[in-house]
Amino acid sequence: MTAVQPASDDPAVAPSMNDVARRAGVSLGTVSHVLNKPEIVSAKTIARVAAAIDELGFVRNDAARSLAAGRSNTVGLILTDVGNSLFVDIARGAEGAASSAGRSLLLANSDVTFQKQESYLDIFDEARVAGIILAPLDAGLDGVDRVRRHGRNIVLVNYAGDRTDCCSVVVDEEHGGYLAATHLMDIGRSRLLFAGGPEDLHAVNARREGARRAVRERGNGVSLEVIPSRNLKSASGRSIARQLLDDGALPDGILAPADQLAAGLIHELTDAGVSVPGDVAVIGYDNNQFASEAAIPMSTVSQPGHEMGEEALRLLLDEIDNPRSHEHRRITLDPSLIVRRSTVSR
Amino acid sequence: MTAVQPASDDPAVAPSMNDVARRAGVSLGTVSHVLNKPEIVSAKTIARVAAAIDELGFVRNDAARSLAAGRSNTVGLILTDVGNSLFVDIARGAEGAASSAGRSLLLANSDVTFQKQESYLDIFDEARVAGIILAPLDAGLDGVDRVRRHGRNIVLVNYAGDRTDCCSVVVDEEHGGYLAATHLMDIGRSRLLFAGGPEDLHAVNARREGARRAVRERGNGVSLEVIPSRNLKSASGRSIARQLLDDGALPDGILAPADQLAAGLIHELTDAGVSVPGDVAVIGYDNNQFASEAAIPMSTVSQPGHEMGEEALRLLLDEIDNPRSHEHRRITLDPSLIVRRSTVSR
DNA sequence: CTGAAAGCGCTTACAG
DNA sequence: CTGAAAGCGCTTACAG
Repeated sequence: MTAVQPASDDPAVAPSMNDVARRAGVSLGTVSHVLNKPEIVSAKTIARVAAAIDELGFVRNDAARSLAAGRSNTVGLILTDVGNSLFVDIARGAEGAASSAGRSLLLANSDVTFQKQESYLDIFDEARVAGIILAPLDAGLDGVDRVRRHGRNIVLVNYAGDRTDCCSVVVDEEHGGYLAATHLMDIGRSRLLFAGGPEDLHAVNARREGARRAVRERGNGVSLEVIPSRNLKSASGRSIARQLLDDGALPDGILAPADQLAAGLIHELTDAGVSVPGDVAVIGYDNNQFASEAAIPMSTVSQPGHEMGEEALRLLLDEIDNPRSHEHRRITLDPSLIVRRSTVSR
Repeated sequence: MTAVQPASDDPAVAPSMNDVARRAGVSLGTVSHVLNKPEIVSAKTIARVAAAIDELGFVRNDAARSLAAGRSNTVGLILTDVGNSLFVDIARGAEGAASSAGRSLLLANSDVTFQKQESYLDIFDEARVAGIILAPLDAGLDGVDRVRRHGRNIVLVNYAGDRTDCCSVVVDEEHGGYLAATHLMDIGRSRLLFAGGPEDLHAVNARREGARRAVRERGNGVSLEVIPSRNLKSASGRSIARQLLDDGALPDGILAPADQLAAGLIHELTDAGVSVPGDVAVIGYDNNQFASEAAIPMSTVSQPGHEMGEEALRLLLDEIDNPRSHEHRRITLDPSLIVRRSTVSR
């Protein structure tokens, strides 16, 4: 049963459908039918072909298949940052939906780099994938037009700008900021700080405006200060904390637009002897994996990553399978508040 | 300049190399040469073809290219768990090396599921990728034989069992355990516990044996207890900690074979009023992203993920580009100790 | 340096 | 239900 390891100067070659046909004593087309439309083939023939496939260890050449069929069976997903567990959740959701639909899902990591995002769009375009799900950077959606012009189906996830000419799945970022601020006010905090985040990032802006609206609606006596930062990393959180400590005027509630940032803040504050949440309650954003593992588990706003990936794949498949009846739409999901000990001690 | 958005009932179609050839007034073969061997084409022709490509927005059909050339330009990387930042580092390393070699890298996440690992091996095999880098599960390497039999090049990373018939990049796990135990003894701990990990996991076993060797070599008066656990997750760490607290006999140094596990331990211990590292020093493994972000930053053993990915891709390219002279080899990299505050207070 | 032509391994109407 | 044949869009010797 065990195949002989081929000698190194006799490179192994995968058997072709022709080999299978010969072995099963049927024609090439029949083998193809067994693979693609078994319902039109007799049970006996299927069995013979299946046996031949098994014996030969045949795997279909997907390049030839895609070329002949004019489309591939795989779907590409381009993520902004695989280091952020939100995107990992999106990938998992999309993966599940893809495999139950009999499609393969290939990932690419743009690593928060616009040029890589564009390059992976081209790679998937060249590969003639059936469709692409893109978690785009704010930087621009030029590549989207480019690949769509080639007839490639594409769905945006997590951010979609104001595009309505393709499907998208986004989260109500404004509402997330609103939830976070409301929570801090609910637990009696009144001197709020929205800490960090580049001002040119759409998501950060929306979250900040949500927080502003919450304070406005709630009104009486609650203040909301804003301190921007270069990025959303932990070091930015630390430097904002040091700035606050130097100034000596601490807020009693901090909203950070990213868990990383919140972690840096909490870290630096507790190091300086400030009690979290006693003196300052801190809430993050994203519900990253480490948010629950931290020594002070972090309150945060959770995005439904799994559902985002699932929905995005579903929209994409509809576009692929029903090109005529498909209508582009935007699905907006709600974030949810997760309360842990960085805002409410036990 | 802006292309007209095609009407929805006139689906866009990517232009072919034939279209480019016609537009540039050259033959199909010449266009191909411009793309693949520009050094044998005159500058004037290159310019004409390049202009035509630009005007038409041509992208090469990679399915046709792979089919005609008999090989693809992309490399596949199958990761065990994109939720573990070690694998993200590996992916980044491989990505960098791939793109400087002009290759594209596609990712797949086996999600610690053997069946998914096998399925992605087949998908990459069907896609006739130039090669595969696999971070395999302990569960088995059957799939490796299967795809190699088809002539697919494959490199193992992070774990390779005892295979010598393909290239691999691994880390000296035993040495990692040795480093961790030595560190705990260096800071004066003598009642050590190796906490958690399924006993059938190769990496866990090796790390434990490394710790044993360190204790043995160091000798006098140091004890090393072992408590296994079902998995490497944070919940397992918590339950081990509760068990220790119930028994009332705490060790003064704990080695956990994963940061997640260590985080659960630290969490539960400090909740119970145990001082880390005062009463118990805890060291993790992997240097995951959150290890440095925790409120008590975690000492850990770091694996050189970036370098692992880079080396793996380098080995793979050598095998692809020099099939005759290539010799399989195993590269073993060293882990390194990272000391933070979960073992040494400031 | 350029062109004409065979062929890569499949899918898919079309006959039968 | 099965088979013969055209064709998908490229690459690559081979002539010139």
